[in-house]
Amino acid sequence: MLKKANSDLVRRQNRGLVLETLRQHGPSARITLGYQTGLSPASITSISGQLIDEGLVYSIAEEDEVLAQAKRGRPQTMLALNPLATNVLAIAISVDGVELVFADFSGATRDPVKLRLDTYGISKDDFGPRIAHEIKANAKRLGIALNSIKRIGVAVQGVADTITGEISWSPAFRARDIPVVRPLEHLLGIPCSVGNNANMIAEALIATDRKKYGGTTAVVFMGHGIGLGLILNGVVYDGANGRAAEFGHMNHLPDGPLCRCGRNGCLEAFCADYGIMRMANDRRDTDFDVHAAVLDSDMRELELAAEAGDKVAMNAFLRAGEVLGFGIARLIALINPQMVVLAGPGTRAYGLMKDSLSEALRRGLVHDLRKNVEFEVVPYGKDMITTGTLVETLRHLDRDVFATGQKATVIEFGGRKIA
Amino acid sequence: MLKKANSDLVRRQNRGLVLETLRQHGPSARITLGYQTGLSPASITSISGQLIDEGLVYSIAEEDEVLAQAKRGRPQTMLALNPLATNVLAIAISVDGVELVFADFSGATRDPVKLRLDTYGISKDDFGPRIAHEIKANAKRLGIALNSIKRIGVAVQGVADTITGEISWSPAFRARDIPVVRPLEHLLGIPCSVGNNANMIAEALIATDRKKYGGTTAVVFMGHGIGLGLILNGVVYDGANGRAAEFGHMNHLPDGPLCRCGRNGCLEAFCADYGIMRMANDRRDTDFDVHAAVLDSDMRELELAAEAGDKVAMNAFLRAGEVLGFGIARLIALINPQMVVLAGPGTRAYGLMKDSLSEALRRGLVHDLRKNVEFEVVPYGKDMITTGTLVETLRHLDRDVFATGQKATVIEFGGRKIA
DNA sequence: TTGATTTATTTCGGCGTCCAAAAAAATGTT
DNA sequence: AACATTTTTTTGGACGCCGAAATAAATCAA
Repeated sequence: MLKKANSDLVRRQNRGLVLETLRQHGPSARITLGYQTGLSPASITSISGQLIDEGLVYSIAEEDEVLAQAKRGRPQTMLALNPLATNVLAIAISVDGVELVFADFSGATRDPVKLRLDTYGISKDDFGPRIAHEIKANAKRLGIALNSIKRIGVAVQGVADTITGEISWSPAFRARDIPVVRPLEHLLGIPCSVGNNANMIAEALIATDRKKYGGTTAVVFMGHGIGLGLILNGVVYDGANGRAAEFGHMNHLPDGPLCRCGRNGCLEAFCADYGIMRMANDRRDTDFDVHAAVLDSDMRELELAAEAGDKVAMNAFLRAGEVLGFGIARLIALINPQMVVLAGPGTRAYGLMKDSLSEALRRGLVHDLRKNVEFEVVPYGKDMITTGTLVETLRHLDRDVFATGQKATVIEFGGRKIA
Repeated sequence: MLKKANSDLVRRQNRGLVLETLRQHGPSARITLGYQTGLSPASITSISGQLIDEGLVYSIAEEDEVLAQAKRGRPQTMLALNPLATNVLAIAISVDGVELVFADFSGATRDPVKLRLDTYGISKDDFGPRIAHEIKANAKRLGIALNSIKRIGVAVQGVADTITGEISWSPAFRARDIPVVRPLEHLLGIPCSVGNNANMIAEALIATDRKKYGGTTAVVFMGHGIGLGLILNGVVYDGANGRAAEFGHMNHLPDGPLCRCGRNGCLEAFCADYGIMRMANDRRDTDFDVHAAVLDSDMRELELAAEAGDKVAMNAFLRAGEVLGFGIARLIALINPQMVVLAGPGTRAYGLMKDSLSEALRRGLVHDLRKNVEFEVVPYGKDMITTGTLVETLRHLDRDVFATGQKATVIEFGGRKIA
């Protein structure tokens, strides 16, 4: 169903467009913004004027004339997002711990802060307050005023419910349904949202190369678990209840090996690190604790053994590749993406799984569908998750907060007060 | 990425909104339209004035004062979509044949026309012209001017590529990649689009009850094949290449029974009519022609046998239910819909599959996900497909053709010429 | 040095849209 | 017949975008 439109919508949308364009292309002159957005120079002047008055955008001073190449005509004055306009915070939660990354409005980040925190042992009601406390302490330490932070984005490994703002389930916690949004908003007074790890990687990919990933892309995250971020028509898809896809717990074999979730035969039970480790060990060890974290060093050792020709190790990876292949085949049959991206530390062993994965795709997928999908393995940078979270958070500010022109800022800078 | 907005967009969107509102709620007074759309009375007067001038909407004459209850105040004047504004055509193609349904702008349909046409034998290049010819002949017979038809929607059982406008593959044809949109547009000069059968059923459901189905719903179509229409955030999802989901060919068991697509172990090979029939016959008949159409009467007979307690027949349905259950479990894990709808003639045997289906869901799905999904079996009306196609077609006219105010109409009516 | 040229930005006036308020229209009530 | 009530239309204002003209700020050429 369509929505009512009025001039308010027009201005809001065009303001958002200008902000997003500046964010995507970096500092630009008004004339360039005109080309990029399709708006007339007159409108750009008007909109940028407002944004400058509100302190969201600033004119880059002449000092930076390094760029100014000698050309005829009136020189361009570059506009840029004002870093001082606001701050944001990304929080990444995984079994490896909790990480805070502060950034300013231009997207420039401070050094990541790793928290010492036993997430697995913490109770569901202690977590929020504890994090809030850490945020306060670290913001203070870094000289960031708490009220200059306008939004917090939380990325979590596991199932995040974006509607209730809780972590429904995560391998990082023994507890379940851990409230995050509510306590943070309540204790800090800062709007907050949670999202899934893999979805944030998807956001990061879109930001990196919208043309390549901004259509319909499935991002498979391989690590301690198997996650999935779905980009559908350029937008990251959140499930109906705000929960992202649970690709890792898609059943592969009805009576297969035990999964962390308690069912049997989930994809994850074959392809996550613990699934592979179990397969490699199975002959000597029949009972296996699925909840125990697998050390990265142990995985590396297994990979080396497989690469050196150890049959048992090789077979574990081949089997993982096969099952992953069938899972991806099913995914493709359902969603028909134009691109499948494999990401995460688990891709380190991609070479060991590649053949069986391809073979499974061949067996499990109609040729017509298979031929239209492009595959890619992206080298995994740990910062992808926080980067994606920041992208998502800043976009929200661009579109839904600052686009409305509600003078959201109250910071002072350069002796000038932003109304 | 946001798009540029201007006053043109505003008017277009609001015109579309008014048209859609009239379509959804039927004839309404201006004041009511104001409430329904959120637009001011002044704007409604302006917009409806335009629409009336263009012949898209008309003021219902006083004759129909049956509705006019004695109330104080100036009486409401009801506005309605003008049936004479344009005509549209829905075409449904399945193994049962080809059906044409003509409708006017208000959505009122003529009696369906079943074409005598051997789709299975026809060559890929003969199909389009043949249909074009039939459309001309039948329009003439019904007294519908060809140039009054502003759009044609085609629904096809199988894989339709909405971008190329071809039928990539369908059980109704031996041929593949059959051009549809191009020949029809070329020979008739009428804009045309193709879509998947199951997607059209999804459209029909949304039109029936937007609140119920308009969120995130998976519509599973059971019949000669297994189809899927996905409604994501209220919008029917077309795959990346314009091909809808291929749920029926999602692999269930890597080395399972042969499927029509040539692979082994697809969902369809267990749950479509031929899969069930094969399972019921397997003990006496080891080789089975998957391409032969299964007669509805034979299926009914099998259902009756199962209901009467025939073990072999019962087991065939139970097995189909089990596999379908695992398929739906996988679907839910990936998409996390709030609703799953079963539709199509295959649902007649739902009672025979129900228990095994539920059990499979229990085994194949994390409880957290299962509990948030509502199931529904809708009684199958054959007209759902054409209804959905018409809904989709008319919405396209409302939003993308008539909303722009391009005086798309040239029909004369009531002595008055529409510019 | 001065004027021509070039390019970027701003200003101005016009147009289209929505909307609030006032006016008009059409009917019922007293 | 006057008043009340409700719907619809008209009017005038505000706000947005845009084209064109004006202005600004630089380089180039003589």
